[in-house]
Amino acid sequence: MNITLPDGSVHQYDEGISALDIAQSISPRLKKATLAAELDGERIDAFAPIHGDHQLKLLTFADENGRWAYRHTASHLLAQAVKHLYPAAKLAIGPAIENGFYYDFDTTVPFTQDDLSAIEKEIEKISAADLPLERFELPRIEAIEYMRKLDEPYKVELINDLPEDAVISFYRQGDFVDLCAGPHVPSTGKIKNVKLMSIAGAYWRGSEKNKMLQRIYGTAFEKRAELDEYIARIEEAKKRDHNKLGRELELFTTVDVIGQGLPILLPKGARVIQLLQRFVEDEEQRRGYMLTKTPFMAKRELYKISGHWDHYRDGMFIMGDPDDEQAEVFALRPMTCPFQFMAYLNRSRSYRDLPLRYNETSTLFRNESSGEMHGLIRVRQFTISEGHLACRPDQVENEFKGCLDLAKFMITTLGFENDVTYQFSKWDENNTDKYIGSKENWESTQNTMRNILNDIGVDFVEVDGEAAFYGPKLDIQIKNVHGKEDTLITIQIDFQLAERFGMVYTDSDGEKKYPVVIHRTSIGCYERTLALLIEKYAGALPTWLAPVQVKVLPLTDRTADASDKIRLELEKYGVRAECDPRNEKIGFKIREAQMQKIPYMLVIGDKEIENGVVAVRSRKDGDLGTMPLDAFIKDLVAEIAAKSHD
RNA sequence: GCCAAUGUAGCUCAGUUGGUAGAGCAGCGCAUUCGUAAUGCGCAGGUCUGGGGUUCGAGUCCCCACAUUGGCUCCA
Repeated sequence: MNITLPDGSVHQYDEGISALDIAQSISPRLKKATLAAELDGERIDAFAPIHGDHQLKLLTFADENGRWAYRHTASHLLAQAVKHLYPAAKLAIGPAIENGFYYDFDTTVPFTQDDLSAIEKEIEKISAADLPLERFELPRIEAIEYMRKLDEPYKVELINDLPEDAVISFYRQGDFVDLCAGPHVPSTGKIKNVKLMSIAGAYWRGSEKNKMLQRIYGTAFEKRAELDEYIARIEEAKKRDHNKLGRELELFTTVDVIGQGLPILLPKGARVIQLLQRFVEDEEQRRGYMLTKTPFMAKRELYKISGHWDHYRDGMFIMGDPDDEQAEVFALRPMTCPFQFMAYLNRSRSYRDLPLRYNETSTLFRNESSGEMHGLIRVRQFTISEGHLACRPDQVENEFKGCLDLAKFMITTLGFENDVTYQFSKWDENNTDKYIGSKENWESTQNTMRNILNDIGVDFVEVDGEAAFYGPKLDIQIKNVHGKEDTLITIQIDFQLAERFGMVYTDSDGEKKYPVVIHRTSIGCYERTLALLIEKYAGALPTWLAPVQVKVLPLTDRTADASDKIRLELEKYGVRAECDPRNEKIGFKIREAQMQKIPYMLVIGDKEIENGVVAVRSRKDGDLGTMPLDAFIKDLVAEIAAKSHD
């Protein structure tokens, strides 16, 4: 048989030999490194016999799919170890994931941290035993019978749900067998440096209606050093956690009697958000937006029109008895759309009025589930750079592009351009109850959006079931220090709510028509944006956003008055400056300013006064030497105006 | 909402098998007037998250609530 390798070279081999044998023929070292293989692009076991002519790629730990096989096998070692230590545990599923793997178990008693150490030891034993993995297939009936005998009800359910024509394969390693599509590495001895990271509850098949299982997360690396580095990186990332830094830097706090998801923005945090809001509102004004200020609450009738009463009631804070049809029931707003629609409805609109762009720095209230709250990233009251555009169908494309351009401008200004991903969030056609409107309507709107995205050349992924109830979204996603992804910015196309609200415009032909509505944010939610800025810059916010930009540090009491004058001079130029006149050593004052991540410190001693200069220290580069105050101010003002970040 | 962990001074933490709370930093006072990441001494500071219970006695044990954290589900 002829095997073509990725470099294009063709080699002849005997029928039925495996990818491992082929690797061996190239070098013993390659055989050792080979974890799995791709045969004509299909992932296979490296130990599987090959017949006929094919393209072959050997997968090592350097390949994403190689790592996948490695960690998937590690999850089988985990399952085997758990079965050894807790024979009554039932197996659910155990896939490889980004940076690791997990396995779900049904156990009578939850795992503890101590259990994890014991399981890790057992995994090491299984690795040391170097058990070969073998694959075998069974017909459906026998496969079910086999798993019944092993008393694995979750596996039986999985097999039952496999498609008619599915190949049902199993992998055996020693005394352990698991239902699995593979591929796997040749033997358990390959799997080293396994670290069990955490225990979590997880619903069977991801549905809260099902039983909650015990999930063990782990990771595995080929080399010890890689594992150590990965763990060190996680520890390093945790130090950037906004929830820790944001509290230490006195940007925000929480109070238990106020309640979950209701953070207090302290003066420094409020200052940063104020700066962001001014920046956003000014930029939006420049781009033709008109600012509205609409109420924080409305009667339920408004939400009945919008559909929120039917589709989002659980997420709203409602004042009054929602079941009493006679009563006047109010609800805090969970979004701004219907309010800005009322602004549109203020008078009749002509096609000449469109596009109409409304923006609002809008505070919203959402009754998120109690387990969802997370620092400033997921809260129950937040303020968002909201906006709604009403446009004619022929304007949708341009307006959408304008929204994306604004979003990208914000992302770039904040320095997030390499941290975001674009997600095209579509409806779930198998669960239409969650949405309003017809299938045709959804299909055509989604096609419109997809065409625009393709036309712009955005690199996006499509995800089903993530749309708003009224239309598809472009979500700009970002990950926090724990790797959890959230939406930073969203742009949505809505062909439905205008009709519900009776929003029309008179077209050039005299006909009344419904405008297309674009729902969008430009910088997203301010609290969340602040959180991500803290994490991105480890608390050292870019100078233009720093709550305090310059700390003036008199060396002795003799220079305290002069230092305060310098502070006043800085403030004349709009610089946020503070003076630290305390009778402390200069090293101590510097240490404090440094820990507060203040961009610049000016050390003022007798020498500086005498020479008419300031001694500049930057939080990043340390002592910068002396310069005239006006020169420092000039550079600083330029840096702030440029909104530079590094 | 579900599975778990955690909750002691403003912050970071210690507190043995239940016997009535301790350190460092921060704060305040005094001394020191100092040259680029912590000057010294002293003082003050706690209903041990809240509420029940067990006990002669609870920060320690049990129950409930609240909050914080990691996941799951959810996320207009």
